[in-house]
Amino acid sequence: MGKEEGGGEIPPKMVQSDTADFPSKKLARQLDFTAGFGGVSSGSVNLPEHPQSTQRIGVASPSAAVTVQQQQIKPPAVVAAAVPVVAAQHPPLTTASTRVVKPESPKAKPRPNELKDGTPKKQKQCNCKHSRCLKLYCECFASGTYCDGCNCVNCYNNVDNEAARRDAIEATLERNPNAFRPKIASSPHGARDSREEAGEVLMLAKHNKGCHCKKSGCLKKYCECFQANILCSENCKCMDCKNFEGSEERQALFHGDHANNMAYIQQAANAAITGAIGSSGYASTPVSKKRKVQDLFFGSTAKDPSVHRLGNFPQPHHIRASAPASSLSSVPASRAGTTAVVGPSKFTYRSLLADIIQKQDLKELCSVLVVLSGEVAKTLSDQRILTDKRAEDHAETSIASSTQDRLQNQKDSDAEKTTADDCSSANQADKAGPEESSSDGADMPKGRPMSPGTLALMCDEQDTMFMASASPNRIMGHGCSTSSQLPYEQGMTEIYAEQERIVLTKFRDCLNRLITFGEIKETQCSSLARTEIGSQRVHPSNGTETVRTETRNQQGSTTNGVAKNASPPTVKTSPMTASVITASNNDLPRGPSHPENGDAKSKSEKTDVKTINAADNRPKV
DNA sequence: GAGTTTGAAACT
DNA sequence: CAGTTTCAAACTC
Repeated sequence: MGKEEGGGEIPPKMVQSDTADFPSKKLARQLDFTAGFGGVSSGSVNLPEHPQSTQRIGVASPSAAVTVQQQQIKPPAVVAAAVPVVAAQHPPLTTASTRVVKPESPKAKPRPNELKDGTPKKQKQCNCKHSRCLKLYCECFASGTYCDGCNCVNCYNNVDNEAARRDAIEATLERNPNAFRPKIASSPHGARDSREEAGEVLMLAKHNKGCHCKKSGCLKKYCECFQANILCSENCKCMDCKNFEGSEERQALFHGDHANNMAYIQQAANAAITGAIGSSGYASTPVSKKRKVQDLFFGSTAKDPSVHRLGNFPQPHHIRASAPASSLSSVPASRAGTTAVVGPSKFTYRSLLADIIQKQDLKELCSVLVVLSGEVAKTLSDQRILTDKRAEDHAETSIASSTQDRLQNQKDSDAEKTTADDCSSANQADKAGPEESSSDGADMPKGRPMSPGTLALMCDEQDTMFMASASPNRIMGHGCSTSSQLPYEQGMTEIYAEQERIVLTKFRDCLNRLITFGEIKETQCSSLARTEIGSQRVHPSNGTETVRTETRNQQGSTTNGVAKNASPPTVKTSPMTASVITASNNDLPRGPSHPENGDAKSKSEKTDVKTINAADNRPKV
């Protein structure tokens, strides 16, 4: 094909259709950036003129340097109108909601048109020389924007050449009706958690066409997926892909304090691509080269996935072999279903916790917590009964006791008795008859036995009410007596608070345990990678995480110690329930048996929640 | 900043 | 549809 050399030269085809330089015939087809992408199609998005909007087609930002404005813009939001607009209507009516900005890597080093923090200050500038900015090579054109302040040569992507531009658009659409649509389809799951961050995000969006990278490992901006900060998907046809969830190479790019250092990222990427590292994207260059040489020598190249992948990236394979699929895996089903060694880029990767968390575990956890709550309440009630009776007896037999004391003791005693009875009956509500539930609450189911779960929920809500208002006259304990008295309420409050404290504590322990297992697994995989590589790199993030793990791990096992020996996936009892069960057996009765919770006595739910949050101050689980 | 690499787009 | 060429961005030095 004739080369479209610049300098105003117009390629044969163009000249042809250009007769009048891009005749504006049959311009019925309009740019539609969204149709077919889960969105509301619009029909018509005019080419945005000079978008200075910060909206991007890309997805969630991976780095802290990325502003919220750079966050993904969902295709449906890009366009509004459903009526096709003829290209002749250009210049486009650009509104804030219809602007489409070229995708740009959030982590790209600041360009002249960007602020230091990555916030786009202005539209990206192209440097086209031979395409006249009328082909998709041109980012401006591809994104549907006019060139403005670009460094392009012989640019036709401007108002002055509207006709030519229109024709080019039409030609492009002729070739590919989706040419101007966003390449990144957002996930049906919608919004992501704000806590998601670089390298740890479950990239739910995916490239519609997928990339076809061969040499970049999909860890460089050559890769459209990587550039858009999304994971490669089943749509991709890339080779030796390392841009998938759980990829240590990928994680290496984003973890650590260097996550925002582009040079660092690239160095890590290079190391990863050459196959020298696992999560050790920080391996020295010599190592990388050495590995590369070895690969070549042994014929294990990127084109031999069965060899390269197995040797170079044990994690997915390892994980996969160790556990069945989990519904909690974030891997797209289509991709997840692919075997690790099947085809290029079709590596299956799963969450580190995929093997740990099972549905039944959650159910079991809930059940255990409920039972635990009940036992706590019962235990406390019994203790109170004994204590109060003793006090009462003592008071009655004490000649020296004053009248006031006696009265007070009597009062307390009655209240506690009531409390105890109440709780007992409540805890056995499913056994007791409905007649015991003389609730005055409209939302209290009358005449129906309540499940432990219901009771637990009610307890929780009532506690909330308790905390919210100091009103002395309202809390029905487990749907029992309506004639509450202050001492009674206090007693109940204490019991409820204790219940919550213990339940929350156990739940926290559970989460911590879960985290620990995840970290153990991560460490395990890293160890495998390191062993294979022979590298003794110290993962910057691992170091800190290990410390955290040891702090959290109240069972006494440290990450380092377990990493090589323990096999989390083979644990019979789920870490979640095991934690609770153990806890319930050990420190059920009462007390600040947990070091981290020693000061949590009778504190409110809010306090406990804070404690949990503080203890679990980490980016992800 | 020049040269190289890369992969999408364009083309055959 | 596969292979090749063109192109501009990304990257390296």
